[in-house]
Amino acid sequence: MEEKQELYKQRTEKLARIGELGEEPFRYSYSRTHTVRQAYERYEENKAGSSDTNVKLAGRLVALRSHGKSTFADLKDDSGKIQIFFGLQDLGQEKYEFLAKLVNIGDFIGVEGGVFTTRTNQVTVRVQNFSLLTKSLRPLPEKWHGLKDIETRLRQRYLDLLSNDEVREIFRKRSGIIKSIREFLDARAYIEVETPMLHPIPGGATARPFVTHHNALDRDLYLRVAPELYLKRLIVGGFEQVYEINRNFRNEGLSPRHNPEFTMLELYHAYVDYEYVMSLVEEMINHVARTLNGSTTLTYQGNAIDVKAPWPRMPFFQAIRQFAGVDMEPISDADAAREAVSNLTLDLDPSAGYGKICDELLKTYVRPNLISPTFIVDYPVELSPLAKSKRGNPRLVERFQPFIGGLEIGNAFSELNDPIEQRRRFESQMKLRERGDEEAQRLDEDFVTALEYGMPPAGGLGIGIDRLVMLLTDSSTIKDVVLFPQLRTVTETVPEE
RNA sequence: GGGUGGGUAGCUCAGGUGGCAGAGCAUCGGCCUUUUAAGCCGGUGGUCGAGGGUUCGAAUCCCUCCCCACUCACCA
Repeated sequence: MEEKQELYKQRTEKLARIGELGEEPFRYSYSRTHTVRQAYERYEENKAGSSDTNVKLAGRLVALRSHGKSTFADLKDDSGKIQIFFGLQDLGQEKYEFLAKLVNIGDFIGVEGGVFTTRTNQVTVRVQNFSLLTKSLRPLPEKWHGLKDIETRLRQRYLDLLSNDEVREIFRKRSGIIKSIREFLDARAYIEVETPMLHPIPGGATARPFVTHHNALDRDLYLRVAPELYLKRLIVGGFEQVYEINRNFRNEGLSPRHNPEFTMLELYHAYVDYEYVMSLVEEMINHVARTLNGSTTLTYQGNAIDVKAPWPRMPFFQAIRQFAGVDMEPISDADAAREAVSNLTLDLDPSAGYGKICDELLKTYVRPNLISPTFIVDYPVELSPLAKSKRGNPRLVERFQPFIGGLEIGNAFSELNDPIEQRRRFESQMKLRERGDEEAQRLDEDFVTALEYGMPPAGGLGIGIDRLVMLLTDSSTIKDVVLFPQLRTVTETVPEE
């Protein structure tokens, strides 16, 4: 089917001719001496001393401008793009013919030659010898407009990466962000750990899990929705500062801010509370922003933002009063809560309880307004079954969420370490489950047992890495910061019998 | 799942009052030894998202379906 395509046929014919000439169209290696960027740097250094700069470069041909007996081309590698010059005189008839007849845009080649500047002052490699490294059998996206079609960009991300430099830049930044987080944490004596992805009981977050099946054990397992309960077991086990940067899976809808698999930093630190963790988040985001941009200021979707510490702390109920105009604090049951929000535009599930209604208010009315970094602190206990009660107010928990640019980028609390209270919280979650709330958390007996052995006081933190990357790369959708985001699968249209 | 917009050559896009399916780039052939979106001349390339219907005739009108984007719902 594919083979019928004209361009593909032409390329495979060239492939055959290359073979007949005794050349290998898919080479094993090429020992380059410089990257493209290094070639430019080297040339600049040598210009003063006027010594020759000879280089061997490897990359993909992204443009060809042939003038008969001479040909200009652009060679692109991971570090940049450089013009190369092929002359009949330099290469000889046979080699030049090979270039003209058998090499295409899209092919990988290795070139060897001296660096010079053309009369239009363009730094160029004068090719003395070249090797075809990989023959490309399909045409590249158009050079000028690039690849625009979003569906192709996401389904064939490699094409997006090779034709849109700014896309590669985002993922380079993503790597830098994660690296700087590790640097920051490693420098503070945290150790990085790995905990299971396959959970017998999904826990640690209020979310619907993916289910899978283990054949040998003949039992269902769940892809983790959060590593939280395992990381806390490590705190029980005597580690005092641990973190994990890894994937979580939640069986929920897609949106500009949600991908079913997403990367989360989770961190636990013994003997500290959420106040300490707040400072840690401020410092960490400052460190990451500085490392990435050299500054704590950034622009997100047209808003100038400064992540410089300290960030304001705003109590949950105060935020709702301020942005939604209702006071939920004196209210404690679902009916009264529903009554209180009746004249707001809020779509509520009929089964929504008090906590859920408060959460909805936060998302709808508060979050979009939190552009400069803000901690919302002290959440209602109903929303947070794993957080420790607020000192002096048992209706609240010591929990905070950092918001920047209207994005919820994390979640943290003083960790609940009272096993008896933890069991009660799980039990009230189980009641929500029985009432049909599929996201309510399940009782993890083994986790409660661990707490019964004693978990030191601890602060815990989760940071949504994808959203942080969105913020730092000014991306409006999570699909722009995930290399291979989830898309609907293309279904083959089967003709009817 | 609902609403809106979209899917035409490998890529970027026109066409759309029903009447031979187009351009630029890519590709192939020819000319051309300093171009850089090189240029000039000539070709190839299409299930117009899929299927069905109306019609003498459908890319265009109607129905069903698929995929994408935005948005609402759901959720982190």
